[in-house]
Amino acid sequence: MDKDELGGTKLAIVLAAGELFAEHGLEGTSIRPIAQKAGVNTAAINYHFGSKEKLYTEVLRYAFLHYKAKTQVSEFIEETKSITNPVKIAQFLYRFIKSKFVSLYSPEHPSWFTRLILQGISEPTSSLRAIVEEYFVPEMEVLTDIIRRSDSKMTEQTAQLWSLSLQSQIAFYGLCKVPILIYLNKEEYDPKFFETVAEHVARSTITAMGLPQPKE
Amino acid sequence: MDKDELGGTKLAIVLAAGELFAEHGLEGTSIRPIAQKAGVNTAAINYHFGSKEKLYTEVLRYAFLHYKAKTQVSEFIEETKSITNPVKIAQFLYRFIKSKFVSLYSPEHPSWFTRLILQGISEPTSSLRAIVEEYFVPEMEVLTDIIRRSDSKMTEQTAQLWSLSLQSQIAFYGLCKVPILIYLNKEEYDPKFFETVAEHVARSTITAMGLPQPKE
DNA sequence: AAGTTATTCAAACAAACGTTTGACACAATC
DNA sequence: GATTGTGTCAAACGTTTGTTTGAATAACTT
Repeated sequence: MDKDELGGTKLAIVLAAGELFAEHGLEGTSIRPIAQKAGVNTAAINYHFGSKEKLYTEVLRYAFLHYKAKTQVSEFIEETKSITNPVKIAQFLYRFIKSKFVSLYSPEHPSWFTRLILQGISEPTSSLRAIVEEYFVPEMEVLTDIIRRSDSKMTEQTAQLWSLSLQSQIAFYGLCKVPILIYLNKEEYDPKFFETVAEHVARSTITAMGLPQPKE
Repeated sequence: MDKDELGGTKLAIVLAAGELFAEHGLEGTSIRPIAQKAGVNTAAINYHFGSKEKLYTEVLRYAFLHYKAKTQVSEFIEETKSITNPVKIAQFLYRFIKSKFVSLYSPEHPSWFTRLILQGISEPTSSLRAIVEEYFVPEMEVLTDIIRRSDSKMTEQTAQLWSLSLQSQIAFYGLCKVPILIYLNKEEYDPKFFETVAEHVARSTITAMGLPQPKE
């Protein structure tokens, strides 16, 4: 058996569990529905993963890994790492925000992906800290660093606040999907809705920061 | 027995349940720990509330009610309802944001209050819709209306996006407390932290909207 | 004070939980 | 072809779950 890849049965379990965990949470999801959805025996879960808790950790890791892979942020993070030019930084922020919305909310990859990631971030399980430190914190630190360099007088704390403002506006639509849909009086997010949102978040943040608006 | 007020035993149960629900969620909290914390018998919960689910609804309602009472927003919402003067609107937004942060994150009232409210908003339980429609939507609609009136050319959708941006930045610190604390490398939010955050959110939003900055 | 209602309690309930077992099937290895 | 290791399965494990019961107590009414 591979160490990193997931083969037939294991993958089926992870996918089924992901969907159910995302919908009902860790405590709210039982082993038996997972096994049934995956088309395997109940014992297979403990055989392959050891326990329900460890399966949950594995599902979280799988979701984060594939989310990370889908996000093409990393590539143009490298280009911007040591830039101080405000124009370039504004362009980076614009692209960063847009691509985050796409990678989180694009209808292509399963919707449980997003819900699980955001739920995993918001619910303090024991699996959380490791994954937060592995995926969330590094991205935040890079983002903060770039923002801080856009203005030589900006303090570290201010840069952190900008980063948090950005992440909050991006995550909110997944975290509070139900109330937002009720408020907007819709059944489901429109396919093009997030283009508008991303544009709004990007433009307003760049304006608020006093940076020049990118053209594209 | 009163219809609206909660007497001795019922109140004790609600308070104990609130704390535990906030920490472990609906599914993650058992009846027995609640009863023990409240100092009552297990059967008392079903006797007074009918079921665990109904207790949860009652706890949510209690939390929202007391949150609503603590928020003095309603009083100066009335003053601003039909105002179109941008200066006044900017002042309203400034006060609105500040008071929301205070009412949500002030260390005075129990911390499970906030967690439960935000968790109740983010987790789609059956109790949620009624409470969202009763508390969240009306506030959002008033806020949206005021924002829309700050600029005669602003569309309804844009006003909605501003409202969502605001609410997201306010709610985020409760929703994602754990990752944020890890990111900030702190054990707990500093007492004065939210003054800084509120100031930043208010100022940046007002700037981004192109409204004049209030002095105070 | 007697009678009635409301509340509390220990105990027990069936159902569901995560996990373990041991028999069975199927490869690969020798 | 016997042996070994891996994976699957139905069944059962001991707990824990939310809920109910029936007797005992407290509170209130007349």
